[in-house]
Amino acid sequence: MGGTRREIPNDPGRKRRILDAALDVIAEAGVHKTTHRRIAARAEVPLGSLTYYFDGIDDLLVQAFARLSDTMSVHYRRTLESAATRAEAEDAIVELICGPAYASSREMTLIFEMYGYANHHPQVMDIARAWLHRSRESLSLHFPEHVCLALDVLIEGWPIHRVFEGAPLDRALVAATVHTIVDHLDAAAERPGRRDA
Amino acid sequence: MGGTRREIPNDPGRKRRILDAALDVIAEAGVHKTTHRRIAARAEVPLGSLTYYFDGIDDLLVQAFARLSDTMSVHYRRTLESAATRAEAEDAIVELICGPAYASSREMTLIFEMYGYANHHPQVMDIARAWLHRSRESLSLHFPEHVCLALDVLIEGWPIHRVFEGAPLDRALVAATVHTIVDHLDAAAERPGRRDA
DNA sequence: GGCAAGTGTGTACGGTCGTACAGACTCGTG
DNA sequence: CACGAGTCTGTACGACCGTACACACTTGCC
Repeated sequence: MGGTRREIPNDPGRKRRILDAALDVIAEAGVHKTTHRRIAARAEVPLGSLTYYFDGIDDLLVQAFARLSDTMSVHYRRTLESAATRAEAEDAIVELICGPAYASSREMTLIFEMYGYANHHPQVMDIARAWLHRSRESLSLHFPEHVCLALDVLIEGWPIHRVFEGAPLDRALVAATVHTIVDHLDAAAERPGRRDA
Repeated sequence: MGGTRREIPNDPGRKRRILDAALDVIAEAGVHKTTHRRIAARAEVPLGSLTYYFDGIDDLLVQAFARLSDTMSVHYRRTLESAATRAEAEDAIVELICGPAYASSREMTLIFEMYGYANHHPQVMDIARAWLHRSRESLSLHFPEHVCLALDVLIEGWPIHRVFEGAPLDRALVAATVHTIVDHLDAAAERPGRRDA
């Protein structure tokens, strides 16, 4: 329909496959060794495809990180949405921190790469910012704003230890910390500035 | 003295200056754009110097990150050592999280780059591991082990938000969170596993 | 001064990178 | 079927990279 003929791609899923391949390469070799040729080989597409679908390597990286951010946000959101009570929400958070779903070795590596790259690329900075913002939104389904902030810090920070310690996290300690913040930070904030010396 | 003649470098501070220049380049351009030539230009030394002092670019990066880790560890340690009481230690932690000293934009960028690079390079992984370990040791001057772990997570995680939000942190909230963990996590851990459903 | 051993460097080479682009291919339309 | 707009790709080029290395320089010892 319409007057002139339009885009009839031979391989509609191609672009997405290239993005996934890019994330694979980034996870395995790091941004500093991510090249057109490596991505093309991994995605099993010709080199020319990459310059056809993307305006250079920066554009490709930006879209790859955007895809990563979306995927993670959805998982994050779903995990928190599936919790009905506050106690379940706490369990969900512990799962996000310790469990292999989010914060798997691959995801953590990619997040580090994204954070690192973001500091040198405004568009990726925006993507990272949006990712943090959406995380907090998901948390706010269950907790007041300041508690969300503190919990989000735990969710960002604790997996870092997991990556570098190499050992699985102490679930009981994570759970206790989450619970402590949920229970007492809430109360403490109602009397702002108060601190028993 | 001794039999044969020995190393008499013309410029003893050269190696350190190269390392500092490398960190500057990494902070400004990221590891993925850090090259021998850029570092040499920044340090104002000839290109050949870099291959003379270092066994390739990887070796240079490893030593640069080692230097970064040392510098930060010392600062971290001194900050915690200068606290006499627990309350002062809490303030010191808030300062580490919010203050511009540690967690300045430059330092955070470098840390991100280090974490990212560590995932693809065992030697840097060891350096990062050691850095986290020493952080926790410094914290243990004032707090029991499990509290140190939770506090360290805050110190790692909160500056991330600072970088991406762009705005300064809510000091009162940071202080309240630190205080909450110090006060209540300690007590909670004495009854391990306990959680009021 | 002559010598040898170690310090430091300018240049050049092979390799890889990002990207441009001529042209092969596909397919709706007239 | 002819055609042309649009989709895709193999190849090639200039730029830049890491690194090697021949060579100049410095300095203690005779």
